[in-house]
Amino acid sequence: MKDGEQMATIRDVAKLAGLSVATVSRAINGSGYVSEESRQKIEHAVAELDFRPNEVARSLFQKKSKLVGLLLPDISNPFFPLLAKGVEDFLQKKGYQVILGNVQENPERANDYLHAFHQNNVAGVLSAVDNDYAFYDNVHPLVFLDRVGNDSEYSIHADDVSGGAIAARAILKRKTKQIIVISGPKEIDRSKERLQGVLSVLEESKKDYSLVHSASFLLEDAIITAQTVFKQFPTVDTVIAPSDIHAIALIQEAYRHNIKVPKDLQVIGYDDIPISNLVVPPLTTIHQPAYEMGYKGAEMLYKLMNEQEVKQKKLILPTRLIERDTLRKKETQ
Amino acid sequence: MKDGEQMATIRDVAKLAGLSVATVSRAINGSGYVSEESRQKIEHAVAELDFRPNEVARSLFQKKSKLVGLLLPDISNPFFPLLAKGVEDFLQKKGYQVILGNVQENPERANDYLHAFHQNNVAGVLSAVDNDYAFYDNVHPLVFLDRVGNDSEYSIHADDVSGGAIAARAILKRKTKQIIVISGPKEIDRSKERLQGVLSVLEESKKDYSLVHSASFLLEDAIITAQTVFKQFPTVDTVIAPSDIHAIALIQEAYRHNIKVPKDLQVIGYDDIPISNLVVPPLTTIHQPAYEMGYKGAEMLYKLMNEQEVKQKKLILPTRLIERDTLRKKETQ
DNA sequence: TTGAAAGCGGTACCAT
DNA sequence: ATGGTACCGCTTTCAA
Repeated sequence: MKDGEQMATIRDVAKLAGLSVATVSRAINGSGYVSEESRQKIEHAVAELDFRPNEVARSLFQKKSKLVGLLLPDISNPFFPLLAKGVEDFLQKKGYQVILGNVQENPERANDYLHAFHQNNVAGVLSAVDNDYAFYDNVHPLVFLDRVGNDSEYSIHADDVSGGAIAARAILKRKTKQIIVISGPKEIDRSKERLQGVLSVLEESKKDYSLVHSASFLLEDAIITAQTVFKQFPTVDTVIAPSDIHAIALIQEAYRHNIKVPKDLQVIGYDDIPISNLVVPPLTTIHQPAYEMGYKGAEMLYKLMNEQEVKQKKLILPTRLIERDTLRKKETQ
Repeated sequence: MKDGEQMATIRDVAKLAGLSVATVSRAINGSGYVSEESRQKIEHAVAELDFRPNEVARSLFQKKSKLVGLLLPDISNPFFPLLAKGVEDFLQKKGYQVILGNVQENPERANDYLHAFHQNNVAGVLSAVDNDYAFYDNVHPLVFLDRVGNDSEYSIHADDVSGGAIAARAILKRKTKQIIVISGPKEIDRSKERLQGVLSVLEESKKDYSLVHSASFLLEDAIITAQTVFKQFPTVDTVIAPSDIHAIALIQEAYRHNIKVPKDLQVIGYDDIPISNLVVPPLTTIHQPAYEMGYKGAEMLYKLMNEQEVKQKKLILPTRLIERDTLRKKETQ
């Protein structure tokens, strides 16, 4: 890049300021002694030359760059861009750059990225890919976002057991004939916990329900699942979905069958992705703080990278019900 | 990262293979002579030590890394993750990593990222942020994706004039009473061209229409715009939207007013983001090949980075009509 | 308070 | 065909 003039180096600054590179380095990093007079000269020279330290050279010496690796399962799932945005907003303020690793739910690719991150001396990694998918041995520091590995020391995710329970309780307040609970991929802790939260409430209240399984959070699987629901359970009138995408796909399938939402079919989603507020009817769902998760996860990683104390190694963020229009009126209060 | 054992260096490999670092380097890079025998030894040593060259050291020497900067206007706009996915899929195969720069439509941030990219010796940059927003002088090689700066030499984007025309022609095949054309932000070439395509067809056919302006492609502005449309034009029965988000927001606003789509209001979107096929009713829209744009843009950049010939400096990708359910039946034909 | 010099992990020139 | 070595730009001892 920048081909015009060669980029100024610390040597150019030193020459212009009439000092040694060592002094310039100290001045720039605020390490060691530098006289006020020298500081002035250096400041001017830096401005004059528009000098910016070469991060690569720094990284080579420090064995640590200002780069952070971010592993995402699937960037086309709207939940993850939100996460990524939170991550970037925090790290950008701290002068870190993020290297994107979009794994496409592909274990091999996760490991390739982890190696690439390492070869680039990343200062840390943030991962939303659980460790069935990748070998994290020796990746350090490491903070898991959303999807959490069993043995992960640092992590941040939503309170999905509680989120699932909230969804189920919202359903119990309505009249229901046949409840279908869609379960997400069982390898993913997040969806297991959601399901667990839902089922515990349903069972405690002795409500009948049937399960339909969805293979993944991919759009295609959400569509297939929606079709399955109506095929297997033509009389379904209530669905608890494991994601907003699932819920939206279901609403569309209902529309194709000329089933009215929420009159004939009520649906509750999960995630509260931005679009869920724009669909017809606006989706009632469980809000998961994706942006905040990314932001706080980055903050945790930052502390780890800079040897600051992390008071809470496992952060669990609250979920909450967003009441919109896909559930029927409450029966009881 | 990897704290356990120190990462193996090329010197370790040389020692284990009983050869010099120069020979090992040649073997690894396939540059210069290496005897078959030496090659074998080196191969074993590399495997034994699980050696992977430190990209930072390489980058320092070469003044060029295996990193590519990707500037995006807004990662939470579903169009851009698709682009990013295409970019990553291509570059990952070629051994490049992408540094994410999410600009949030903020000029200052664009420049910060450009500097950061530079300080990290990126081999090139891909930008979907037009140059009113950033100073690209000396950023090289540079390929613009989607949003194209005036003086950009290399670029790839959709044929939006034609896309706009296709949308307008689809509308002309239907009966209309009052057509509203929503214009996107005028600073963005893409939306200018869409509008131009729409208007040229409408004017040629002497159709009346009214314009409503939308400040940006942000969700919030799409909602505001939808409200404006109904407030200013209560009798609107046809809308040409500048993005799917705008169209979806409009459909929801119609729903709130109890206006039926497409019976009382027909809408055509633009982009064909994944969710457009999941909403109710499924959105008729103009498909823009976002993934392909990212993929091919990355390919173009790759050629530039590796001094390969680029036959076409400005690639314009075709758009096409995706007929779904938000337009009424054709009148003629 | 300052500076000379070693070294981070590679690459490539130049001998041999 | 191989290896010694300077060097990429910066940081950090260590001596002055």
